[in-house]
Amino acid sequence: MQIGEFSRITGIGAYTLRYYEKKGLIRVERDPGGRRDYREADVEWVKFIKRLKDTGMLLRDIKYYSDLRYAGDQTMPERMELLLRHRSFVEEQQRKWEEYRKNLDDKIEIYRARGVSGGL
Amino acid sequence: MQIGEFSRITGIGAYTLRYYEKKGLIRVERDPGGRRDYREADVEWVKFIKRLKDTGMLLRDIKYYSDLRYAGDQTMPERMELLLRHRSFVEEQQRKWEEYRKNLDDKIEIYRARGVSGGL
DNA sequence: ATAGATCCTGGACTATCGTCGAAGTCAAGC
DNA sequence: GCTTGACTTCGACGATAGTCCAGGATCTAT
Repeated sequence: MQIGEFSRITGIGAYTLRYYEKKGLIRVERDPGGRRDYREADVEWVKFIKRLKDTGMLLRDIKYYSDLRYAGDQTMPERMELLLRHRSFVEEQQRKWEEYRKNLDDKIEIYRARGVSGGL
Repeated sequence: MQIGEFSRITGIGAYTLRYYEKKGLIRVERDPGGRRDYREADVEWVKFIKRLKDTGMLLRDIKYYSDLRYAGDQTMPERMELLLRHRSFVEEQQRKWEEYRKNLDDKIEIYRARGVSGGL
């Protein structure tokens, strides 16, 4: 499928998709007319990229994962390791957000109770 | 206190502190020699700024909060509203990270079980 | 065959958040 | 009085991640 349709399906802009390809995150074949020809399987892949990005992974690190993936099955252990490391990162983020929520709740409670600026 | 000490105490670089002032997030008096003269109370304030930033708030939005704060106590309701809105945002982030962690666990499980790339 | 939509590439531009350098000022110790 | 170190401003530079445009090619429908 062409970039327009692929963009609609994945919710990622065409400009961004070309940018991702330029960065090496996605590899796309061309049709005889020289246009990008995305496969069905690419949909899940870029959605995965999107999730990695949404959880704070830099494009440079996503590219590293991508390179492993395109290199074939023998890179599985490395990819697994990467995912596990990323999970640790995600868990750390969860702890961080929980702490911030508590902190914020404290501030809100101060506002509510005193009704005056408490150095905020 | 001067910018160097303030920077050490808050853990925010002097370049960044000047940048924040330029952006309107912090207001700092000058001593007779024209140097920035931070107060004790500013420490808590910039640490709060830091937390807001760490939780994804844009400097532009932090500036808005800052403007309200410097405007005085009559802006309390607006500030309260802002904090509540930010808490909603934080809770949304928590849901996002939780969902993402689950998703990642699924992928990891696929890797572990099949030992083969499952479209990742 | 031609109009209109879609696509191509390369490079320029934007936003966000810093980070740094140059040239000059100021204060404290010797 | 002079050196040294920390400070001042202003503007340039850099990383990250897009976003867009110009000019040209190609595809689809009439």
